[in-house]
Amino acid sequence: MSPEVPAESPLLQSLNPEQRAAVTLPPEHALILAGAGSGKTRVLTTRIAWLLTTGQVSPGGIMAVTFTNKAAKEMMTRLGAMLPVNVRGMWIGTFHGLCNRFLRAHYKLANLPQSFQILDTQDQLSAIKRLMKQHGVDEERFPPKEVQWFIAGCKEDGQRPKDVPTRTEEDRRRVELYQLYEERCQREGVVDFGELMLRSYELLRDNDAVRAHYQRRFRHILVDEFQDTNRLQYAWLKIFAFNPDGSAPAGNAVLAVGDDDQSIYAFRGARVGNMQDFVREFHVAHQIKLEQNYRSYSNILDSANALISHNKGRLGKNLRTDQGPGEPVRVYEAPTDLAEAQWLVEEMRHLARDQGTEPGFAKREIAVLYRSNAQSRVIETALFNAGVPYRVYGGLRFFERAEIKHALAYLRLLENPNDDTSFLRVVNFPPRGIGARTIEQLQDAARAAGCSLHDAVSATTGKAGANLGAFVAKIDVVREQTQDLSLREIIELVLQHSGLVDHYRSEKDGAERIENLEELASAAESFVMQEGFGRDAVALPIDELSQSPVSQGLDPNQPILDQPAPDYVAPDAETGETLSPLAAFLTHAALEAGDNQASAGQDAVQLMTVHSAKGLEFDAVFVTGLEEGLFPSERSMADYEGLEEERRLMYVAITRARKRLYLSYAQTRLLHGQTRYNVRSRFFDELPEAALKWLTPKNQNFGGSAFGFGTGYGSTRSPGAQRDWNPDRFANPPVPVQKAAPSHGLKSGMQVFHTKFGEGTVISIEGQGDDARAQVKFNRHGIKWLALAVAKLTPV
DNA sequence: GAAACCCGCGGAACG
DNA sequence: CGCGGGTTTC
Repeated sequence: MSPEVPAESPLLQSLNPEQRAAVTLPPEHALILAGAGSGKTRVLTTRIAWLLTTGQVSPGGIMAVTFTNKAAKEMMTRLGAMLPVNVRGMWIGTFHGLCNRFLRAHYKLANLPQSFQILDTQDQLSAIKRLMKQHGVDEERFPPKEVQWFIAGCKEDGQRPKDVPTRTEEDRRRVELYQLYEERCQREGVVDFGELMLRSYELLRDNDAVRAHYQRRFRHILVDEFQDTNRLQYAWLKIFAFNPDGSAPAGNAVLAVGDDDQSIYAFRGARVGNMQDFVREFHVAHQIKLEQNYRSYSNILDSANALISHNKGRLGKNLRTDQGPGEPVRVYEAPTDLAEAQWLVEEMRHLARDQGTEPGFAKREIAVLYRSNAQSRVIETALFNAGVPYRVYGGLRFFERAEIKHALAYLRLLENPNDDTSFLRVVNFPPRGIGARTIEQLQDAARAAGCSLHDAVSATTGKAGANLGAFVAKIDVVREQTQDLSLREIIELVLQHSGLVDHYRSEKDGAERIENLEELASAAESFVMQEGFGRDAVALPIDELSQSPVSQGLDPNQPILDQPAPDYVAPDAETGETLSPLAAFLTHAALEAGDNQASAGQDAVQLMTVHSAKGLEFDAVFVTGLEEGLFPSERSMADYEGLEEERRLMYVAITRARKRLYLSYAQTRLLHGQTRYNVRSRFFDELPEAALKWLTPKNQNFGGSAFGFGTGYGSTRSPGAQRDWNPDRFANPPVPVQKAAPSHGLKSGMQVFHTKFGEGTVISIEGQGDDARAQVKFNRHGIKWLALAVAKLTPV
């Protein structure tokens, strides 16, 4: 059925022929090779809009998968601007976000508690360390980090302990740990990131009814950054299009968008080979290349094209532009890393000449890229001394900060007393007289009784036992007290009673931590608003958007999961039970750790690694430290594949620049406390001389001319590089409050009846419209949150 | 139980 | 060099 849409459809206007072809592809599996700056996101979002407006699919039939929350948000924002459609009806999110949503809805089938919590990498490592200590595993022979990497790797390959081949005794030991780790997580009701993917994959694979449902539901599946998918993610995608026996249920289409030349994450399990596999296994009939670049001048693109042509086994792609040559790519050789930084700052001050003057780039449009984080220090110092505001990407994100993790651990204990990881994190923080020995004894008792640490406390005796008893009593009391409070109030209460705030008040640099803790309460409040279950919110009038032709494809008689589901509160498919705001917020904290840039807002030069620059673009880009051993990095140079990935990384770096590109290197560099004499990167020999302009004479590059420099400057460097030039708090956008009459007719205090849970009393009501939820205290089943659009609640 | 001390190590990073 | 983690010391 070819949709009849006028060729002059506003959606298709100003698309080039390739983009247009991609947007209007027939509903079959297809691969789009999207070069850097070729309008990939635009094509993806326009494709979705096209499918919707031509009536080929309703919002509920769309699933769009990304890798980062940022990309998912951007897609939703752009789509919202393009179409009057409730984007929440679609499944747009990260792999892990969507798996989380899926597992919450089917938690019973997945054999998880509904409010299962998610371990981040830190939590995972500490759980593994604990396990190893308990089982007397030699940490010299089996470094915990390695075990963690091993377990994550197994899961990424879809392997449970029984599936892992064991050739050596060490393998056997590692698999044993993997097995123990799994059992522990299961007992505690927690999952790690890999588990989110693996568990939902297995459920889809093994449960024919569930699989059939989602295969029928998702007519169109779109995947961004396909070159970054790992084995498990590929298998997960495949299950929507094929049954395990290889048969293909009719009718759905997977659109994979990616760029093999920008594959830079092999080290974390990404498999470029998935692109070729996809073409073969999905019998892809349509492949489209987007090679028209709208970002950079041709000197920059020629450099990128020439460089990447040195890689073998590419799918093949050449960027082109209509923009003309532009300025040459400038190359600078510095005697030392310090001199490189100083030159860079000087050049930058010319570039960023105060607003209005030509060329005059805004500071935020200037980026400094480097291969490894350690390189930022010298540059930061130089910028700081020159008084140029800058912003460093990387480092701890908001929800990863120690004080925040502590607060979250208390909150998790409210939700799940058996969470031993959280228990151990805060049992003696702030210090309350519970030492290592006491904890050891407690762990022994718990192991003997086969119960959680929390439950083992009642069996302890003596002084230490009294301290422990006081700790769990406090947690239990707070849990009681918070039963009826808003999330913000819960957090404030926990901050008080845990003693965290008091503790940091007495610490010398605790002020910032206290600010962060306060920010946590605000973040929770805005989360509650955004997710649509604000405490006193009432239903909106019927949103005019929901009356648009686009969203009328929704069938009210479809099963629950075809209804719009907010991100963190997908209700249980049977009972309509949803997560408490607290459990939802904890999930949010694990899934979206927040921004990792040191500051935002004010106009500042951007400093980051090449990896984190992927997907971004700037008017002017400095790629620094282009030296053999650094970029390409020493550890990658052993094998050909490693070197090719470095080259792709360089390709990503070059293609970030719109107007001006600088490439620089230093003859000597202070690294790990010693001066190293470097040769300029081999990548210079792979660039077209015609596109380059050497600001310093191009030397023979034997690296010998460096002697005489680089002595002694280590001691004259300015200490104390400032990472927090413009300290930023966790982003906390205001949410407009709208009011109208509620439509469900329920009020606090009402007696209600639920088919599963029996009779109960309404405690509170939150949210609006389809997202409205009620907290009900059932006589026999305790307090539960129920989605009113789903739960069958009748007033008694 | 907390501060001082010492040792070893060093690639990139999303959920 | 600078950091984090573990250990010693008071």
